[in-house]
Amino acid sequence: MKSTADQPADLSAGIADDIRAAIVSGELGADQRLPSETELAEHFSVSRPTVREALKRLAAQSLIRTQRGAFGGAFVRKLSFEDAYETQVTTAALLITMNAVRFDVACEARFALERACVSLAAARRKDTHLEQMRQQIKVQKSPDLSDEEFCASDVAFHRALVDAADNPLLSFQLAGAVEGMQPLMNMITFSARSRARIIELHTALADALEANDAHTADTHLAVLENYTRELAEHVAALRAEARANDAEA
Amino acid sequence: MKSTADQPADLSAGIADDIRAAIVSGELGADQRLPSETELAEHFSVSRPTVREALKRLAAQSLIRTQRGAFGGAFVRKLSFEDAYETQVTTAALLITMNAVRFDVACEARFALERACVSLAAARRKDTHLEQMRQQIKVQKSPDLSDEEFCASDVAFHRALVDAADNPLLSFQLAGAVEGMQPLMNMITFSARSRARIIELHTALADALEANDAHTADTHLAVLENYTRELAEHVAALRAEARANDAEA
DNA sequence: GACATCTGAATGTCAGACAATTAAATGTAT
DNA sequence: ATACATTTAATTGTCTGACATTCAGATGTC
Repeated sequence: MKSTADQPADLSAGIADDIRAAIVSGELGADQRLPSETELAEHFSVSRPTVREALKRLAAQSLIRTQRGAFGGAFVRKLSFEDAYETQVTTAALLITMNAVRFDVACEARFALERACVSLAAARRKDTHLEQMRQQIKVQKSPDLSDEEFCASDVAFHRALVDAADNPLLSFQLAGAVEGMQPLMNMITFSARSRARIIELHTALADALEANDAHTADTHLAVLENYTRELAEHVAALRAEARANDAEA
Repeated sequence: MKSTADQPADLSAGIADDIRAAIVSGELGADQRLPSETELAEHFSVSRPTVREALKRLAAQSLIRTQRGAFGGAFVRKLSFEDAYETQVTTAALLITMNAVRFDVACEARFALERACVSLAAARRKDTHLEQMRQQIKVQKSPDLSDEEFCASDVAFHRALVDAADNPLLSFQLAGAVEGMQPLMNMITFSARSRARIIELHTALADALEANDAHTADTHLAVLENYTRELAEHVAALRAEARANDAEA
């Protein structure tokens, strides 16, 4: 944790960078305690509020956790997969909305990644994953389900599929692709017929995984991808037509 | 931006959550200016330092940017893919090191995702991507290259492959898988023979992409994955042997 | 009209204080 | 001696008030 200020836009940013570098490099290991705020302030020759701002930056990235009281302080936090999921999902969602990523681009990415999991999932799926998928299919059959609820269940289904690959890194990466896309998916309105079609494909997918049949599962995923894109195009066309009518009137 | 404190561990955390929610929900759009720190302090009934800590948290997540001077302030920041790459890479690297993710798990995730790109890459690769890959292959042939440099070039090669899929969301996701794994890859020592083998496979990959041959490219990627894992196992075995000898002596 | 200057609003930083919390040390009673 | 209550000290959390710095726009001058 050297105090070599790089190009200090803010003092607090520079200090945060220094400490972050120390953590990333392993100089500060998990659960290790940082010096107290006053000591850090002296070390970096700044005031305590400035140090605190730096620490808050690190806390926002889940790099440290703080604890009050005697023998409290800031501790290097062991980054958990759960924490990483969350930021991954919000980051992906923000990327999609703020950069106006087109539906088909997001869809392509999502299914490409999901298909990357499917052969592993077919080999390793446990009963819990299958149960989770069947359970979500049952939910999706409820006739009085709102579009958003249907979507949420869809995400849960695919999440179970991804988790079945039994690779936490894959699950982490896919969280962004699948859950982060939910805002886009929510724009689709699911008719009774399209829901039936999706449920059909979900069931076929679950069956294929149960039979450890990677190839069939992959095929169904491909079909589901195409169908999802068709639905989105259909919605987009309807919207465009409505706009045209508005402009006329 | 309501001031409904949820379970406020810290005031600054609660305020940051409120503002973040307003941004994520779209209530605050890109480049929109937030109220001044003093106004926020009044609104949330806290002091300015507390508001500042909240803003620094958001700044750390690249959700806002601040500007000094008249008509300055905090502005909602349009999250760029470039910004997202960086955090994605460091997050993935931290996840891997702090959770002691095994090499083969990381390797499996990385190649699974990369293979998800390869068919798209074969269809869409531009000359610039091929040039980038050939260039890196040339670098990898330099005999006086350190292992780390070889690794970095390897990452650049695969990065070009991923970018060839021409889907920014995929590139974003893959950044974590490929670049975040670099610390693990750096543990491998590449003999002249293994380098030659890797370069051979890289060349075959580039050739396949040039010929728009997705299937062949996928095959070579699979071979590369197995070879990489063999190398890692070899290194692990050597290390274990060395440890055993140390214990004897 | 072009250029220099002033002004005000905003963030960045600082100093010092007090409140709240908490683990450990200390004391006390059984 | 053990169990429990109390004190203590360290540390983060928060507040107040001040000053420094930056910078767009208004003002003034030529």
